[in-house]
Amino acid sequence: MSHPHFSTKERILSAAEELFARHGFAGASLRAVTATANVNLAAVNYHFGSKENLINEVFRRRLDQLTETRLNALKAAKQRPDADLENILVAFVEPAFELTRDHQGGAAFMRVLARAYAEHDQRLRKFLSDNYGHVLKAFAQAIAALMPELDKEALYWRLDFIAGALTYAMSEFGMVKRPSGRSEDEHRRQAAREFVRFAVAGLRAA
Amino acid sequence: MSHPHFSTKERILSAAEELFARHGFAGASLRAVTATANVNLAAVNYHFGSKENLINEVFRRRLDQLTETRLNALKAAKQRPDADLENILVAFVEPAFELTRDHQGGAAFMRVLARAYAEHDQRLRKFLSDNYGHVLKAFAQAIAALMPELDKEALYWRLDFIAGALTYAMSEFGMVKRPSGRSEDEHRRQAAREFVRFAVAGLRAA
DNA sequence: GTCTATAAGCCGATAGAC
DNA sequence: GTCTATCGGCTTATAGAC
Repeated sequence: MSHPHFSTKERILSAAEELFARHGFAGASLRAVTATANVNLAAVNYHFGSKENLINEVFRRRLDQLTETRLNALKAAKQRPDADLENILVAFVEPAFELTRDHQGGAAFMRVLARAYAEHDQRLRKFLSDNYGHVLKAFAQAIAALMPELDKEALYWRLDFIAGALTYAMSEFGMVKRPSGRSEDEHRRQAAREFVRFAVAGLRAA
Repeated sequence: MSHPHFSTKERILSAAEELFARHGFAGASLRAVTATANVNLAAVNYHFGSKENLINEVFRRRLDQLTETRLNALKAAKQRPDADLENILVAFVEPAFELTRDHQGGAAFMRVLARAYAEHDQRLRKFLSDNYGHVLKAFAQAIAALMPELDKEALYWRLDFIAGALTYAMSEFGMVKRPSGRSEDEHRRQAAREFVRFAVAGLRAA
């Protein structure tokens, strides 16, 4: 074993995450995954049953934690007496940028998420909507409560645009070279700040 | 032949477009493509040489025309003495929405484009940037000229967000059910209008 | 839990007849 | 330009030894 601290299962998940990000779900074979993870080919079926289920578990591992962080941040933001749009958006956006900090696959996961977004595969979408749809709903409600004058249809258009912008921005993140002379952490903070400013302005469009 | 009006080459392109949109580049096999197009398997290699080149040609067929329409619209917008941000964005956005009008694959193509966006494949990106990079550059310059007070870095962030939002919005377009009692055309116009309003506000963020 | 070996089938690409 | 047939290689998944 080349990574004695991680179980076979975890190493398969990490290798799958990295390869799905790079080559897509269909483009990354289980053979490539198990070779990268330094485990036997049969291990993936033993631990996950099938490739489709492995894909689901790649999402579950990160989204469970991301979801919890986001909902906690949303709750905290709503409790502030002066809560505004920016607070709500920060609660949604910052945990995602934060995920790209650990150098153990968070950035790769964001690219996987962008792939899932582009995939219109019904089974994958059902899995994501069944398990994580309530998070988007909670944020949409919090934003709607702060913008009672905006009609529902316009709000949904704008939330859709914001979701698309964030997904693609996050998936590019870490792949484009940052301006030299700036730390990776400062670059990340800057990106989150720019994004929230952009999204707030878009939501408030005349 | 089931579509006597279209050449074998065109039918392969249309089938590939549809299947790439649905299953991705790796997920759609040449066998599936040729079966859908009702042509022989060997025809794809005869006409396109390889799968990779077929992918490129799927892009070329639509982007050559989209590019021309956009650049003409940009030129017309810039010539107006009262040209503003909205005019420029309309010149970029409307031709894309317009492409989803014909029921011959334009909407599918937009989903293919979203896939390409999510793919970070170097060869595909090089092909797109070599052949169509100048269009984005022309629009970026036109916008920059109208926003001299905005620093370059902030501008690039915002253009990136807008590109992501548009890509995603276009790829969802035609897949989500529109409000009943509204014509498809009206729905499309509404979407373009909402998008431009959102993007202009985002660009002008304080 | 991890391994080897293999089943059963799909893949892209091509050779060569018509 | 279109066809059949096929090559060599890859795929997911599993059976069964250890």
